[in-house]
Amino acid sequence: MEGSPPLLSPAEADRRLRAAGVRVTAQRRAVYEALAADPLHPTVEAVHSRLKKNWPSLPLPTVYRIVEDLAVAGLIRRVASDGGPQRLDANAERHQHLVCRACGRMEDWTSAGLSGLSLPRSLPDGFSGETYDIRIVGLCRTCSAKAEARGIIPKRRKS
Amino acid sequence: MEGSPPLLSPAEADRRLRAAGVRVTAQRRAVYEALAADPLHPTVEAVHSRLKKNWPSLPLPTVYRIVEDLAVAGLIRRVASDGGPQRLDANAERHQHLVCRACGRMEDWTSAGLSGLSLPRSLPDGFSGETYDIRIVGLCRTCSAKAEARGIIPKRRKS
DNA sequence: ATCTCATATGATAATAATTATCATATGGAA
DNA sequence: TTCCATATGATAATTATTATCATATGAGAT
Repeated sequence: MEGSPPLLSPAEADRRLRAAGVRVTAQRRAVYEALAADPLHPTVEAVHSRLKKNWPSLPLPTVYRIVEDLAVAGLIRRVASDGGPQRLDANAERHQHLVCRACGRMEDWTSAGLSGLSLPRSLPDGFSGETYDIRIVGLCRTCSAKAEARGIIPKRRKS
Repeated sequence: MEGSPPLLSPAEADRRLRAAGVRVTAQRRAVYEALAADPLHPTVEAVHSRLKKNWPSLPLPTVYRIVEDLAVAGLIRRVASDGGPQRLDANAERHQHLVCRACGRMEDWTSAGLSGLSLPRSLPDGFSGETYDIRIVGLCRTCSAKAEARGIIPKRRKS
């Protein structure tokens, strides 16, 4: 079990929404809270499921729209992944991701060194670099054990 | 215009396919060549379109299957992206990606420093790290110019 | 070179992921 | 409060991907 990731205070979250011209609604707060409570980079579908209990009426397309709104307002981000449904991240701190190439599991991890890495001095073309997105790819504990046992790597994830 | 990325020789490509237990077929060679000829990380759909001329009969689902086979055999990779259709890469050399957060454009770029970066000494849990996946996120020349002109960042990409 | 059979392809259907449409409801400025 | 631009809920449509199955073919054995 890992502690929940640093999330914005309700007041700060509201402030950022308004600053981006996005209205504050109960549904948007609920989606943000569901995301902030899940450190495993849930899919939109997963967020929707989690919300079923308290928001039985909230339809999936609305969750998609709200996710887009929250991303525009900078409350959450879409996490880079190798295809499959988009995965989300409400962790506001600079951090990296550990990605299992066998099962697709992805979790936050922070390296002081990597977090402090400065951008290359010269970039091509007039490209204006703003930040890094660093993933450490390998095998998670579970898949690593399996690979060791079988001498073969497992197949690609399903969800 | 950028030069085409380093690709495997036909003989080496065939060898790797057989080594992975994947039969060598004309279709698989064609898909690999189409991918090797496109440095802009095409989608499966884009590869299919490009092949239409020489392989009018090759159906999209087959391209999907072949892409999976080529990935298993290690001839190509799926590139990390923030949702949307999977994007592919036949560039076998260690390299990084420049990603425009506004239009989604993605291109190869190689930094000697980043390519040589060694993995953190200690990783959590028994996670066995193998490699980095590093993206430099920012604005491409085109979107950078637009943002400067308008004081506002453009909307999300469509393809 | 031919035979054989496991596997690939082509055609098609099905599912999953995401976006669009539109009538009704509501946040928040006046 | 009143009003209106925008959000939601319901639903349909589109896009992305995977499954199924009959036929064709690569490549090891004869």
